[in-house]
Amino acid sequence: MKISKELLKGTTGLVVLSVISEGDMYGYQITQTVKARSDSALVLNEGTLYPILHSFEKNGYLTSYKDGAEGGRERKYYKITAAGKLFLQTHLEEWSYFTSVVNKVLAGEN
Amino acid sequence: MKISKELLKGTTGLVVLSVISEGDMYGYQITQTVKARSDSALVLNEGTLYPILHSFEKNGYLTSYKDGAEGGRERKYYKITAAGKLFLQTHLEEWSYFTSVVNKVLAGEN
DNA sequence: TAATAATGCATAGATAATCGAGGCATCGAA
DNA sequence: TTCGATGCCTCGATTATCTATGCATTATTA
Repeated sequence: MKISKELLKGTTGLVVLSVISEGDMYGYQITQTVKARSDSALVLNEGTLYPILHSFEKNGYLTSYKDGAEGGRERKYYKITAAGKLFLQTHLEEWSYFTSVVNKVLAGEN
Repeated sequence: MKISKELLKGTTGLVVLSVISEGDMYGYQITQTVKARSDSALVLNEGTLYPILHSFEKNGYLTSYKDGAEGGRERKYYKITAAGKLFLQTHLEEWSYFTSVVNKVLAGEN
């Protein structure tokens, strides 16, 4: 199923931080991981992903280091920080609450 | 709980059309209904709501009519059309699919 | 071996949803 | 009579994302 662009807004940072929290990852790897896990429903544009990574690093949620996988080409890995984990935790709860509230409104409940 | 602005993006039109689908409503009533149902977590700014109503009417998802409730002041009521119901149905499914996919990625499942 | 696709990082301008602030009017209550 | 709630609307600013582009390396394949 194709998901409209508007719906994607706001969750990108959450998704990015979440997959990095499971293990250090580099940009391209993040796009592939998200795509695979979502059956290609979620596609991270590079023009969206890289600015997010840079801003997260600037804000102290991520750190980065270069590494060339066994003589392979060099990649830029991102690692989540303690502040990043806290940020992630908070926003996971927010996402959960948000969806429950929207579903409540959509269901017509009071 | 306070919900960040980014998370709100994209669901506003869905929420608006959904509450109108339950019965004709006017703008101010929509904001109050959504606020009440969400325990004040979702607040529709007027600067967001009215342009959405106008664009939905322009696109044929809504029609409007003026009515003054028993001698009271005049209000502008919106009514969902057949096209609007179809649009709503499609986007409800999209919302459901979107949340399930995001949750799948956040859960680290493959 | 030459072309092409995939990998990999990055930026810049355009698009569009939402926000914040304001304008204006009516109505009921203090 | 003043003030808060109701009621509709618009405009400029903000910002997340997109599209397009640039550039380099590696693997495939024709």
